[in-house]
Amino acid sequence: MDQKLDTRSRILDIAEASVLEKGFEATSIEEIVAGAEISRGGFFYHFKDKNALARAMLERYIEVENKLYDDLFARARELNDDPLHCMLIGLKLLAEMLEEMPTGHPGCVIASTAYQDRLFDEGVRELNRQAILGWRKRFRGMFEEIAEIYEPREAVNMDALGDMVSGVVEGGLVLQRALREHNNASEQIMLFRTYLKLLFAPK
Amino acid sequence: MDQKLDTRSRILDIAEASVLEKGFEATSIEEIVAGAEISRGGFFYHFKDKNALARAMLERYIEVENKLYDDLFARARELNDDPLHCMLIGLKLLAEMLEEMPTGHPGCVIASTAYQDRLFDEGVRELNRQAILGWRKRFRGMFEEIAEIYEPREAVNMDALGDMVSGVVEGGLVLQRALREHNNASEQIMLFRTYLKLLFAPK
DNA sequence: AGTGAACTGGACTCGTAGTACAGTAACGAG
DNA sequence: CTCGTTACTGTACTACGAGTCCAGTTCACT
Repeated sequence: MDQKLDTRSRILDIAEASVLEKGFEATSIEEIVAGAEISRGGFFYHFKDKNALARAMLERYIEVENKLYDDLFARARELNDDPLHCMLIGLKLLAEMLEEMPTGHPGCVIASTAYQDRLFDEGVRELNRQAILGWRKRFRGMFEEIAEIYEPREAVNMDALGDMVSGVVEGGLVLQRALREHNNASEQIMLFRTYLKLLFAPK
Repeated sequence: MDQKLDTRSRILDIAEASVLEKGFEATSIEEIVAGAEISRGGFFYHFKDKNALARAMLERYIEVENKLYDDLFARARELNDDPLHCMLIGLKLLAEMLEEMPTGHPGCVIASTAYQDRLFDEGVRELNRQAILGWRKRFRGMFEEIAEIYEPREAVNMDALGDMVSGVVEGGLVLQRALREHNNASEQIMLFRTYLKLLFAPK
């Protein structure tokens, strides 16, 4: 093993970097094995095919992303115990984090696979689906907690509001990629934050 | 010519349908020529390569999309001359339209190319960029018009607010694709509509 | 009758995914 | 010390899609 520290992880690291930069299809196995300094045979020893690689990448990414949200909102909760203010602080932290990320926020991975789903098998698609449903549940829970204290100024579908967090991030990342600007995603999150301030404003 | 009604357009129709369903990369030239009942040589007579096809598709799509927004908000203006209400009506019409669309709203095309941009040349990427900048300008103009009458409850960046229309649509379509639900995009637009109602609410 | 646009069809190159399998180095269990 | 397993290397092969080249054909229009 030595400094090779688990070849499988090294493959995933290199693949993820390349996929975030260029997309899944544009990332060749040739390129991955060159980067990881292994043979093609070695790659296929760890991953049956590119689909298995995609699945493993998604699994790892979703875990990281969930942990990131856990930490972010735990930190926000430390700063303010009120659920609304906790959410507002968490979103600000998220926006700042996105701004500091050089090029590719992993969020891309979800949208990226969503738009190339015919390239993937059912396992990958289902993983993608469950990740988004998980975020829906997470944020819906937080919004419901807020709504118990601050009555919403307008009736909103709480599932849809939960989805809006993911949607605004994904949409912002699409804009950012297409426009080649660098802070669209964080700006979109800040606008969404303003939305929440208006929606849950005390009367 | 006869019923063949311009081979080039037929290629674009078939390619667009396939790309919306499966993504650009998953759409083979083989499949396009089979659908259009032409030879491979015929395809390359019209399009130098897949990039040229992508560019032509994007050009056509952007034109259609712009016309769609023109018509939609012209219709909304007929129904109510006030810029805020015109916007609210327009968004409702847009949400309804998205719900009625079977599987693939063309909006996909923008996000799709954004996430596979290494597959495309600079011309395609620039086209994509200009389209989004065009929508930014369109909606920013409308929001400024609204803001002149209804002072915003919170200060917002008008460029970002303009982008949010595209972002919410694109983000909603990503969710819709990944979740395999059918009304996420329209729900997200309706939430955004609520945002505008709160933001520009008379005091 | 002649020209050019819009093709057909076939042969070829190249890059990438994926298969198959034989061989090997390292290591822990018996 | 050997045996088996894990983690590979390396080579050779198939299949497929993109893209090139080009010679020949059909048809409309001048």
